[in-house]
Amino acid sequence: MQMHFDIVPGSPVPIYRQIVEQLRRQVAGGQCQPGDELPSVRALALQHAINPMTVSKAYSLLEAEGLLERRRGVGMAVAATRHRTDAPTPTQLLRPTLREAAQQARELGLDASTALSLFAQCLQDAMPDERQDPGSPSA
Amino acid sequence: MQMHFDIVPGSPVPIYRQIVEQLRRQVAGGQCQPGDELPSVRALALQHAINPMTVSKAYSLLEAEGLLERRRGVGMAVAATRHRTDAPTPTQLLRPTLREAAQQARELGLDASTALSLFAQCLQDAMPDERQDPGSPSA
Amino acid sequence: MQMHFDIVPGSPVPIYRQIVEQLRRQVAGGQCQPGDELPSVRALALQHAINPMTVSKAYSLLEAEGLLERRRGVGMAVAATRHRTDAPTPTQLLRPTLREAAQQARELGLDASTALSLFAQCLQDAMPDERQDPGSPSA
Amino acid sequence: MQMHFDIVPGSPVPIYRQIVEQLRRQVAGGQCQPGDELPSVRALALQHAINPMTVSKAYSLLEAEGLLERRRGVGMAVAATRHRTDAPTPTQLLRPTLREAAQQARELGLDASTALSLFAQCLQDAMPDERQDPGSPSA
DNA sequence: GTGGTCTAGACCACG
DNA sequence: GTGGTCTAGACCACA
Repeated sequence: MQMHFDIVPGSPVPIYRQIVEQLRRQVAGGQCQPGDELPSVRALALQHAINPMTVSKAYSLLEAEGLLERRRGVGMAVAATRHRTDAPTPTQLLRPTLREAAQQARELGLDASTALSLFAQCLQDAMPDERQDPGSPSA
Repeated sequence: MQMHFDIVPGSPVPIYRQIVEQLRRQVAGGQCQPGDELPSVRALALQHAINPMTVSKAYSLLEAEGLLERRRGVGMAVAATRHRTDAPTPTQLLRPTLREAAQQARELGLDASTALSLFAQCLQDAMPDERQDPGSPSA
Repeated sequence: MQMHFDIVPGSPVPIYRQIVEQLRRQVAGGQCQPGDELPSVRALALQHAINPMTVSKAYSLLEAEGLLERRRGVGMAVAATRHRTDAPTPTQLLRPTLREAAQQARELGLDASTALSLFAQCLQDAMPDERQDPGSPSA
Repeated sequence: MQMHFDIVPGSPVPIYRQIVEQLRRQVAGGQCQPGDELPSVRALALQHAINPMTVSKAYSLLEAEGLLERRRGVGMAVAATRHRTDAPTPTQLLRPTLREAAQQARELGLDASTALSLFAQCLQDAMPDERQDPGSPSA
């Protein structure tokens, strides 16, 4: 599968962190399988018109985390699962964001049902082609 | 109503921004009415053991935004709505966070129903006492 | 074009505000084009012998206003017009000052023609080299 | 003649200063004659819903300046001219404001004729009933 | 009492 | 290199 990253240069979240977190999620969700190769630092940098050092920093963090492994002369690839002792599940990764959203909803005086239906809209927008595919395990 | 702020000193989001965003939401949600007076810079700084300038920075930004107005010699108060060009609704303020969450859910390979039920849990945790009176949950 | 600021340290108008207002006017007047880079915080602070935080405060306000945008690792630049909700015209920015002056003239019992000729003098003093090329008066 | 003040509580210029400067101008322009009595501190404060201390501060400054004199048991009145050695003329008082406006016009890239016609508009708005009354001497 | 401004200096995050 | 954040402390302006 071809690795893909959504990079938003103007975002408040730093670029290297966008890369790190997106890859974490894709691995946790099974979109990336062990052995999948990543685009080279230079290629990714060129593609998104960002600094190669930024890409390199992201890759290094992911390698230190055990999610990526460096293959001499070839590039980076998704590491085998055994290298990662603590593989977070998709729900573990999503929960902090949702907790923050729930807290905001409370401060905004919204009730739960309003917030839920708003989230349902956003989910539809984000997954236009989803049917009832239970492809990934919900921990 | 007595103004209240949840300050998390170690958070990645800067303190002054926590204040700014919480007050934005409280105003949008109607928890703060125009004319409500805010705690003084010094009081809020003492209460949370932070530097007065940090509080002052938050207040100044909110004043520049038109959400607060300075009453010289008295303090700051929530500004009348007419001073604000665009009064965002609670829904408008929550949507970006939920969109981000939906995007993450997609990257994690979670389906919509899983994400929704996870969010429902978070909402219950955030609003422990909500029943059919969403107006003023007494802490 | 090289960005330039006239800073008067002893003025009743605070330094950070001098920067903010001058840049607002230069942008409104087209002296600054979108994409133009600003002097770095440290450089401007050194040049005028003021504290970097003072410059930073001005830049931050202008960014919050949508007039400037941060380019991480590079510096600040004049933002594209679309980032600004309302781009005030030079006339709109000058009118409040002139209204104030007219009000003062009235209180002083001066008639319109006297006030106008006085203003004409001031304009000549302020624009010594203006002829029929209002576009780029070379200093 | 009945003394009148335009007080704008939300203005950036402090209230006491609004009073001081308006009276300076009215005296310089001859709108106030020596002997004219001022409203009492309490009356002015009540009328504009401001703090009596603010009015008092303004009156004290004007007394120190020699523009007002305190009449025991009666109140303040415009002082005789002989108490003021340096009576500024109307044009002297207006020029700083116009110089500032001219400077702003330059920064805005406006040419002199545009600025002048804009000022002419403002003058008309400020003096709706003026004909060709040369009542006050232009120094 | 209120907030505002500025300074000096430290430390961090980003590219 | 860039800007951001926070602190500590001083001094001022306003009501």
